Amino acid sequence: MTGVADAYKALADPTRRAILDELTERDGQTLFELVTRLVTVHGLSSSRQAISQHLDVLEAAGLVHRRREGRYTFHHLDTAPLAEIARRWPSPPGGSPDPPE
Amino acid sequence: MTGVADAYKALADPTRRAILDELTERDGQTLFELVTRLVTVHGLSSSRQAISQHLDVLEAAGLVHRRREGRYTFHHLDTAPLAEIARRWPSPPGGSPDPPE
DNA sequence: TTGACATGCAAGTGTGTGCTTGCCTAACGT
DNA sequence: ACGTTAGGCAAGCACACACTTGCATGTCAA
Repeated sequence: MTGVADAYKALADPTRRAILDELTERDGQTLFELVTRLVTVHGLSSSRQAISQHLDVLEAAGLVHRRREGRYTFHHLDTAPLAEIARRWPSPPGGSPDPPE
Repeated sequence: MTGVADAYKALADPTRRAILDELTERDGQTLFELVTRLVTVHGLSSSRQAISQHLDVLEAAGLVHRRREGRYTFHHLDTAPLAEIARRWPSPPGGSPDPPE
């Protein structure tokens, strides 16, 4: 059972958030692509195994789906669980209005 | 500086999410009120100190503001940091309808 | 088949975190 | 003043988690 609670925990780690950012920018990347771009673009220094384990967490949370094809495994983003978070705590009445972008 | 990263970590704990739920339903509660209602309404069994520490985390994340008045400390919800989360990863095509928790 | 490539799997380690325990301070009512 | 109420502070413990290390599996090209 991939509870919604897993999505919250998945977002707790900055590396996993970077992975989501990276998949937002370029969906369907392989593990090696992700590691490479996380290092070069996002300035992280994570090993392949570390990223792989983060992807396990993201998959369990339903935020990432894996698609195996030959010896490659492509990773696809799914932001559906995040919409639930947005709906859960509505904006306060007469609260601070969000700045236009 | 209350980094945005703290908000993500703050949401990782189910008890803290219950606190946010409780403050959404009834804003400005004291510590004892929160403990009582979390036990009776939400079925949790958390001590006063535990809830107090959770409130520390939520305050550091900017999700809760404290207002001292006499011997009472009222807690107020601030969902502004959550809007940032919603904007970060936009929703893809027709989102699947998620069943509530 | 052989070798290189892309990935998966699992045990061990160190740090972080949620919770308890115990005591302390401050504000009210009598 | 005294006791009660509401809350704060800090140390210690047990578990979870992120990461490493090492090896195994599977796929493709030659």
